[in-house]
Amino acid sequence: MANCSVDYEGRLNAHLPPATRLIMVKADGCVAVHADGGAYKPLNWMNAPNYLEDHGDEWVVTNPKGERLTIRFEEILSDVSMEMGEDPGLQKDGVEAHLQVLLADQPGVLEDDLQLIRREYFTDIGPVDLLCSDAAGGTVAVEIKRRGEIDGVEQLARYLERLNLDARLAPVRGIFAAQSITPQAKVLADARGISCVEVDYDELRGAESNTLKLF
Amino acid sequence: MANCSVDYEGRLNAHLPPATRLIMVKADGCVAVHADGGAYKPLNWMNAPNYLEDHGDEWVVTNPKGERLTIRFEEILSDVSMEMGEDPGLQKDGVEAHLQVLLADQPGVLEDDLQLIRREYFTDIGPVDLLCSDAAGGTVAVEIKRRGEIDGVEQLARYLERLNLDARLAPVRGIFAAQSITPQAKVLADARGISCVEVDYDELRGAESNTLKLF
DNA sequence: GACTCTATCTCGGTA
DNA sequence: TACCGAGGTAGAGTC
Repeated sequence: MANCSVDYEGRLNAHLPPATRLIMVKADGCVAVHADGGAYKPLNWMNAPNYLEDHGDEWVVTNPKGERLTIRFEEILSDVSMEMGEDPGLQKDGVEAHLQVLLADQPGVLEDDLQLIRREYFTDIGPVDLLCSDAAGGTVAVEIKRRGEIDGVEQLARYLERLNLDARLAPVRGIFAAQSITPQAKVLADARGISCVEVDYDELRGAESNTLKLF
Repeated sequence: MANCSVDYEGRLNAHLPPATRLIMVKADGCVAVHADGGAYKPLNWMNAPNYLEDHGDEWVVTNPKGERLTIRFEEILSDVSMEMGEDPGLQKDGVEAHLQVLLADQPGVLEDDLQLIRREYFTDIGPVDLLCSDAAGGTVAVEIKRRGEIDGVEQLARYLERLNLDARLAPVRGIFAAQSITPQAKVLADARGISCVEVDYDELRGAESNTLKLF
């Protein structure tokens, strides 16, 4: 912790007047300058890889992209250093990727007799989460979100527009699947002829483990 | 700094096995758990406002949204506290707003004989960055981004749809300007009849200062 | 307070 | 490595 002023020149220019701040240097060399507030984001930082020149009362941190962070120290208030070792890392559960895996295994949850053709089916404007075929042999594009908002409907509409240009697939209809869908998104989906399905993550996971137990 | 394990339950679930980490509590009450690497983002955190229950070897931090962060301490390795006071704040220069100012002054960079009608032209779904008229007297809406991605194209398409409802302006076409534009965004822009222009910030700024020197 | 949009976004995945 | 999309996005500005 120190009284310091900071300048950053790189993707933009930024200046911090002198004040008391916490400066954190991690094992990978990244540097962060924190104020005593404003959530977890530092005021200024320089990610690894970088090179730190220590001129005593001034640090100059540069990186290969030509960005530069300059910290001028006026007074050091506290200086603590510690060896921490590798971190085993964060285990996440319940993000969009998870939902996609579960639905790819159980497309029938979205609609009776829906069959998976492909996960992450690529178009030239991005990947469709699930491409399926329905009971009548028609093609169905599924967009999966954790939270279903208007952007997601737009995204699916774009894919449908694109897929319907492909004579081998057309006509393709859409299903918008999410743990919750906003009323606005439902209205837009309806206007675009897209069906909405709200799925329960815990139920899906439960069904999944039952399947695993059964076979 | 402490050996600790952490659990977060909220928008998703996340678990951190026991390891040595730095825990930062700021004056506003926000809590961040940092590993010794991985840029500035903490492994886990809880923003203000929140409520911290200190049970000695366990902290439980909850917020009004019903999210919960639990830190179990196995061993405290270092404990430093300091009063830091208000921070005067960061001064920035060179973000999208800047690019908009530069292009408003030099719309000719985007297309020959393009003339500015208005910056931040308001529609009922949001402001169009630049509204211009072209050599033929037609109206052109310009959307400016630092990085041109598919969302920006959609944004411009929405504005165009809106502007074309106005008989005094229609027909209006679009130009999507950014320092770099992704291939997907280009494909979509093309499909929507929107032209793409990649602009160089430094060149613009250079041209600007030359103009200032000349006149 | 809700909505919109930017960001030195960060981070993970993949071609 | 570069590019692309998700995020517990966060944060700022506006209505």
